[in-house]
Amino acid sequence: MVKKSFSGDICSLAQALDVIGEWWSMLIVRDFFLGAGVRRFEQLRDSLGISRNILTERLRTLTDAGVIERVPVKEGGRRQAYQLTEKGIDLLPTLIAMMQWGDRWRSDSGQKFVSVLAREDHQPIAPLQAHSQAGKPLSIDDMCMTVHIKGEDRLIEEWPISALQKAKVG
Amino acid sequence: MVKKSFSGDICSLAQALDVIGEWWSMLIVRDFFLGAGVRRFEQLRDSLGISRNILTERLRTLTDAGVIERVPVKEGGRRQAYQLTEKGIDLLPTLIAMMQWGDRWRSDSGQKFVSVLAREDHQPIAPLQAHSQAGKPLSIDDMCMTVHIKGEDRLIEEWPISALQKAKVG
DNA sequence: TAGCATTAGTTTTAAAATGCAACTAACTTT
DNA sequence: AAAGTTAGTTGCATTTTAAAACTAATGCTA
Repeated sequence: MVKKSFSGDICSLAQALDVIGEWWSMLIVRDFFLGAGVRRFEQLRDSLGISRNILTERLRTLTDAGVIERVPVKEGGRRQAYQLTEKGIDLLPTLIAMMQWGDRWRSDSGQKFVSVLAREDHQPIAPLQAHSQAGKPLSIDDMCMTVHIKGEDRLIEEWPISALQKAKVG
Repeated sequence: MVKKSFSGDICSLAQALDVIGEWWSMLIVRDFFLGAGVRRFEQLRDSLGISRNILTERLRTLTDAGVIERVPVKEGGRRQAYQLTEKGIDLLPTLIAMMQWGDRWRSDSGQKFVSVLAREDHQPIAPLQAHSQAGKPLSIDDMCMTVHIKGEDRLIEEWPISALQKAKVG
């Protein structure tokens, strides 16, 4: 069964998931952040415990989508390694958001943790918080989800995100 | 072939992906944010275009993991609907991060967009930005990825995230 | 340079996941 | 009560997945 593509969906989330939404893809992307930035095929395979054919396929998808690129292992060499592109590095907020969600709701009793620290004080960074363009922190009450037409000011539909909490109380 | 579980992985990203990493799961979660908060089975199926057996399975996983819960459609009624839990609402930063990544690198020429707006000025919220616990905005140069033991200050390993960009230039 | 070791895939196979469509019991509406 | 709707359940064919073996290409060393 060919998995249904989300590319026809109006939401950018769906576009994103078409690239990074397959089993293993985000973990592969994470591995590039855990290291010097350049990873070889067998390094990825070792650290992830993924089958070679699946890793080959996922790397191709990520390369075709411009998230990673191939670079020679050595100047003039033929062996290739992979590294994140700017588009791939741009996934850092997604990675952080998911890690913070996982940290907060984690049920395992593991001993080892992966974290993002601020270099100046070596403390974990704060939970990601939405801000307005003017820099004001936004809570759930301050935001709404909308559907609109590109280039037009008129909104087709709009939902306060706070309604989620009211539905719970009611 | 049973998909390999990531639950043994040390990273919270993997824990998160075990819950929300299956094809369709994040889109289902998104659908709760696009509406009044309570969704019924057929509403989800209609808007997503997903098969009933797959939707049933995904809803079970998300319910078992505590991301959504079942509520009666009407007081005293038997029909059930679903709504996000607090744990589910906590996925908002993840949703926003992925939408913003998708928006920035979007290649389709679709006309309809889903966005998160600040209610005070009806402008799109700013791109998510990491901050230190003191509230200072952090760039890639200001952060590092680390592996450490729970409860200990000693770091096992540490990588500057900026190394990713240096690897590109070099 | 030759020989050996390593690497990055490729292929085969069996089990599981997926999507489509039909079915059905339970629930709701008229 | 009858009719319509709903939330699954089931059967089936195709695709995906993971494990393991294979192989050509590359790199290293004597």
